[in-house]
Amino acid sequence: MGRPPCCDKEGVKKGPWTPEEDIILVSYIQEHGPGNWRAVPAKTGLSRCSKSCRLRWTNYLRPGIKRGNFTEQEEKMIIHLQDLLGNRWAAIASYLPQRTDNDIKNYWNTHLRKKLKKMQAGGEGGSFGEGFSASRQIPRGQWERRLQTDIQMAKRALSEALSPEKKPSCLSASNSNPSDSSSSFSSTKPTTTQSVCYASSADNIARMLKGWMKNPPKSSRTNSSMTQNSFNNLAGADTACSSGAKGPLSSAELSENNFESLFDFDQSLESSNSDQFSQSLSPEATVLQDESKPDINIAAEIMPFSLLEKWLLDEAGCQEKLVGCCGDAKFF
DNA sequence: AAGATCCACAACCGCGGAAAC
DNA sequence: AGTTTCCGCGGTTGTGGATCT
Repeated sequence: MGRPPCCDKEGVKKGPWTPEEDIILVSYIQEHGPGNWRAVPAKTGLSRCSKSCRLRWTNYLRPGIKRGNFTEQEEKMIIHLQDLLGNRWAAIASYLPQRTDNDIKNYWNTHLRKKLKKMQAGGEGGSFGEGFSASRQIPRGQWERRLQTDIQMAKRALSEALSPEKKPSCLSASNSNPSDSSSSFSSTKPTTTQSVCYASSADNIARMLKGWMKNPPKSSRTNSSMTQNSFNNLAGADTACSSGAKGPLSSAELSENNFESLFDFDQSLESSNSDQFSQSLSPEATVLQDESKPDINIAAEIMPFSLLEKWLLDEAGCQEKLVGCCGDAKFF
């Protein structure tokens, strides 16, 4: 009955990931795309649980991830979204495409919660003030707000899906702060295939290897950090690739091309980094780009792109609204 | 300088819904 | 239709580095 058994728990490695493991995992995903995590340990030979592989990929190895140094704008957005949605980190993360839910959750737990507490205790007056603390006092159940938010989002999505084509150029509204790449999106249509991302992973590996050779790992933890830093740069590669004029490549092409040029990665890609990237995607689009399974291409063939785009960009509309309200002095 | 404590973050765990058989 | 597993999510823990005493 049912599916074949999950990965046997014996002999499953735990703890920090090594660069070698990262490379193996990224190579595999580069070739096969994310998804079917159950098969990953078996096919890669990694002694890791499928869950662990997925987590590693989604939180650190996935293209387009920005880590550390949350900007004030991001902070505000997180606080506002947390206020609105509660601890639904995945939902919050979807509005901050370069951030992972885990990252946001950690940041909330370690920084923002204290910050807000402090502000509330100290009579506020901070940069993100009254709106949040006030709404926190509202006895209305959180579920109710969630529900309302969800309903609104669904409504918006539906109406936009049914309305004539809408350009998401509005998203640039959030670009007021050039340094804040994470909160900006652009009008580039999210029709880029996810294979671009996998290609970027190869670039990432290259970068990682470069760093690795320069700085031989000392401990698993530093390994891990180094790896993450290296992979963080992927955003740049990803951006450069995805926003480039190149058409979609097959994953085979990509793996060939990119692994060939593994050691030729140009630092300069980094500079073109997150601006372009962030300009190009709605949260959902990003999620799709980053995480989508290989079938997305097939889906795109089956479904008219306009429909897909609309669906992908629905959230962008919300984002615009959100950013607008986040930028509002009332909240901040 | 050494030990204690705090902090940040990566990773694990358990749960619930969805999907496969 | 019922059972089993997968997948994704949120909460929690463990660990190493930084700071304090």
